[in-house]
Amino acid sequence: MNDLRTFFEKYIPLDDIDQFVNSFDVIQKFKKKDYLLKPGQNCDFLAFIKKGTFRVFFYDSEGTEITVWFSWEGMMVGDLLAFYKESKAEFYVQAIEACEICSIPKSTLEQLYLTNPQYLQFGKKYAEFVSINVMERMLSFQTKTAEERYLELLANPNYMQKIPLKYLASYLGITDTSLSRIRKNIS
Amino acid sequence: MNDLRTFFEKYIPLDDIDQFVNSFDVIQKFKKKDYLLKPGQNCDFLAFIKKGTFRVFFYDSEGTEITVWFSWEGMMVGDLLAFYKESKAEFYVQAIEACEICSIPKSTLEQLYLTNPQYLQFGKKYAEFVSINVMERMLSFQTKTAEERYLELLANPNYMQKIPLKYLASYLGITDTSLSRIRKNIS
DNA sequence: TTGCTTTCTTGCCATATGGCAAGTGTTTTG
DNA sequence: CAAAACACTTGCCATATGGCAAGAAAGCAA
Repeated sequence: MNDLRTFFEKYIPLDDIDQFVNSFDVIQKFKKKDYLLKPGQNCDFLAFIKKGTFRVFFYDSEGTEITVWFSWEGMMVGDLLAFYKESKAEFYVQAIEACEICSIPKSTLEQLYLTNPQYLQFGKKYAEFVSINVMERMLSFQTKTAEERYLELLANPNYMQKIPLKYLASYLGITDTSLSRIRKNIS
Repeated sequence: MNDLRTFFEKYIPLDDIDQFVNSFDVIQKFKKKDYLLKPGQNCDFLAFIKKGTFRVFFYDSEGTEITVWFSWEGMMVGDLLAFYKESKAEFYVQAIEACEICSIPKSTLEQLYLTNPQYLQFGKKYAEFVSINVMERMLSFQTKTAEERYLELLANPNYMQKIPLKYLASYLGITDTSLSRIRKNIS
C-alpha cells in the first residue's frame, strides 16, 4: 500500500489520509492486453496503478486505433472523460504489460467527499491537475510540429522504454510511417 | 447580477448561493483591445463575463500571435493554466469588443471554500468541466484535419459572428492563409 | 466622405504528413 | 525451436498546410 499513500500525501493532510487510503480495494491484476475498461461500460471507479502501464485508446471512423493517453505506476488510470462527464466509457483502457491496480468505487469516493472536505479538496485538486496536463498537451498540438512533439517524449523514459512506436505515433497525432521518417531525420 | 446567479445555480444549491454570488465585485468595464491580464501578472481572481467577448493568446517563439481560447458572456474568463498552476499569467487576456465582468479575488474564493463544502464542490465541478472541454479540444487536434475542426466552429455562431478569421485560424492551429483556402474549398 | 489601417484572399512554390505495399527484423506462442 | 504474428522501415507518390508577397475588400478614424 505504500505508493498509494505517497500519492495521496500530495493532496490530503496526514491526519485524514488513512481512512481514504484504506478505502481502496485490494489489488487487482491484469495480464498484458487485458482490458480494465471498454467502451459502453460504467466508469464508476478511481484506479491507482501499483505496477505496470496502461494505454487509453479508441477506434476512429476509419477503424484506426488512436491512443489518447498513457498511465504508469504511481498514477491514476481510467477513462477520465467519461468519469467526469458521468457517462459510459468511450475508450478502451488496456494493460500494455502485466499490471496491478487498487481501486475505489465512485460511490464510496462520493461518500468520503461528504464526510470530510479534505477529501473533496483532493477531488478538486486532482481535476485541476488533470486540466493543467491536458491544456499543456493541447497547446503542444496547437503550436508544435510532430517532430517537436516527439522530441518532448524523447526526454521521458516512460514513453521511450515501454511504449511501442506505433502507439506513440497515434498519441502524437501522426501515422507510424511518419514517425519512422521523423526518427530517421533526427539521427 | 442575474446571469451570474444563473451560472452558479448549475453548481451551488439555492440555499447557499447568495453569499457566493454577492462576493463578486461590482462591474468592471473594458473597451475593445483592453487587457484583462498580461503575462507575468498575478492571476489571482475568478472573472465572470456579463457582456462581451475575450480572447486568450500569446506570442510564439517566432513572434506570431497564437489564440488559445475564447470566452463569451455567461462564461468565466482568465488564464486558467496560471490560475490552476498558481503561477504568474503566461497569456494575454484581451477584450475583442466592449466587455463587462464581475470578479472575485482568489483569496476571497478560498475563504469561501473553507466556510462551505458546497462552494468547494463548485470548485471541483468547475475544474472537471474545464477538463472535459480541454480534453475534447485536444482530441479534436489529435484526430481531425484543420478543415474538420473549422466545420465544427461553423456550427457555433459565437465563433462565426464575432471573431476575426485570423484569430480563428491560430485557434485552429493553422495560418490565416490556410484557413482562407479551406473556406474557399468548402463553398 | 476620404484616406488609412486592418483583414482576407490568391498565386507560386516549399515542406510536412499520409497511404499503400513490400521488405526486414523482432517477439510471441504453441 | 519453428511458424506465425507483430513492429518497424522504406520507396513512391498524393494531399495538407506553410511562407511570402501582392492585391482586394472591409472597417475605422478624422
